[in-house]
Amino acid sequence: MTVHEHGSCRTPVEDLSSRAVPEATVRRLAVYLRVLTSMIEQGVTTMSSEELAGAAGVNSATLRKDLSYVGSYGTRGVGYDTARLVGHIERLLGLTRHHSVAVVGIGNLGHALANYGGFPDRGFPVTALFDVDEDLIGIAVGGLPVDHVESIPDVCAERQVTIGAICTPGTEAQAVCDLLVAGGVRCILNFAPVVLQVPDDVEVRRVDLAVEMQILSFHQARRSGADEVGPVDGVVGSMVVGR
Amino acid sequence: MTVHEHGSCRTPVEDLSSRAVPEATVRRLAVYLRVLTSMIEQGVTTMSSEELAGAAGVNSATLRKDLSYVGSYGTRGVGYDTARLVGHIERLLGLTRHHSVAVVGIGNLGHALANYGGFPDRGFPVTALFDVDEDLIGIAVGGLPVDHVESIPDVCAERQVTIGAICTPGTEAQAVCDLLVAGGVRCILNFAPVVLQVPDDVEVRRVDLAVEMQILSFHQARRSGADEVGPVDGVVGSMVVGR
DNA sequence: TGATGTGAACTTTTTCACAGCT
DNA sequence: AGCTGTGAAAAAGTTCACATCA
Repeated sequence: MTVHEHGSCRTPVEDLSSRAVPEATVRRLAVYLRVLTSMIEQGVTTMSSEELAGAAGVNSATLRKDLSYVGSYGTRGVGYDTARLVGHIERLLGLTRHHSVAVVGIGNLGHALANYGGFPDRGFPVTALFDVDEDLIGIAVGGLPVDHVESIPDVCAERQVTIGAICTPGTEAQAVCDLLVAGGVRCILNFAPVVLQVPDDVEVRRVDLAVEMQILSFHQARRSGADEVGPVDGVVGSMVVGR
Repeated sequence: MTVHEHGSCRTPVEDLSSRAVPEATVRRLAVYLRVLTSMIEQGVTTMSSEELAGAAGVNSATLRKDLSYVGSYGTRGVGYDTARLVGHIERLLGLTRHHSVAVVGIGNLGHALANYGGFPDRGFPVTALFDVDEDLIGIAVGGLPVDHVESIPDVCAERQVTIGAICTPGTEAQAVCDLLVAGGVRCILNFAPVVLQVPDDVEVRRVDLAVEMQILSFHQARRSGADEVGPVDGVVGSMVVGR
């Protein structure tokens, strides 16, 4: 059992056919995919690195280096064929495989995820819902019945769930995570405010709105000039924010 | 107008009273805060860097260096006073200021956020809701009435909104963002799948579930051994996943 | 003795700048 | 002429290892 979140798969991901792809590059590739598919819808068939980088909000040299991990599929003097590039990025991200998502914890957020049905951007169908609340069991949310948390291992194994989204309170998250892992789930999207302990072969990504807000708060404070006058030493009025 | 997302505030954030705090450190400080407040609830009054780092899922040297930006508030041979540290991290993150959140787009996700009321972890009260749907205007969600998107600038200015959460479809996001900026909002949490263009003094953080899933997909593909046999050159069967 | 705080080494990521195709 | 692909330089972030102090 090791703590294993985000880019914690330390060694740059090695591959047999292509070069190792840096963690930071993987994230951006997903963003390029977004931009590209949206441009294709608008009928754009070719884009230069400068254009694509601008639309994705990154430096064009970074973009070109990122794409070099995918392979050299651009045309000098012209740019990239949008459709072709999409195909190659999808292949590199493993999007040609089948994914199937289980949502655990059908509260506010769980409900929202279940109702997306085909998840933000298709390719990640939600195929199982779980909760502990007896009143919810059997009820259909987004067209799918809610099962009891206890049945996670069986149902996940049976429905070949590859991704588990944990939307429970923090107190339940670790137990739920263990059940998902027992059901063969190796990818976890954790919305609960805790750091999960998982075996080395399980990848966890945490999405924490409070953390995002606090980062925004920090930048706002810096912008509007530090109001705190020098280092404060006594006990602060300490409004405890976290929870 | 510049593209300006996430850590795009390039220069390490400078401050007058303390050292510049690296972007990566800010994110982790928010996580430490999480762990610390939860430990305090359990009655823990002192923690060593090793303990806190373990709970937060980082290397203990990283943790100590992070805390050194906050100031030297540990005791050698003993560790950190949890309550004291919380106070100092909160101050550094600007959490002693008032924040007020506006949620735009009361769909699945917007609903979820509105119902959190005090947002995941208190300190970020939701004080305004907006949508375009006439059927929603005036309806109370989570105890707060929904206003029309058009009134964003006025209402935000009036209620001193500091953070705007954009939960609209991608097509509306940029327009909504412009309205928020017009209303004086300088921090934006963007859940829409687009890269927003904002003035330099506005900080945008994007939360994109599809991107997180695709990163998980990538790691899963790498783990279960690349199935693609060598570099494919011809046009791929290209099942377009993104959208 | 035991844990902090930090300079120095190392790793990863970003950016520059330009050779090399089309 | 224009834009890609990449080696080399710069910057940012992480980890080590140890002096330092309670």
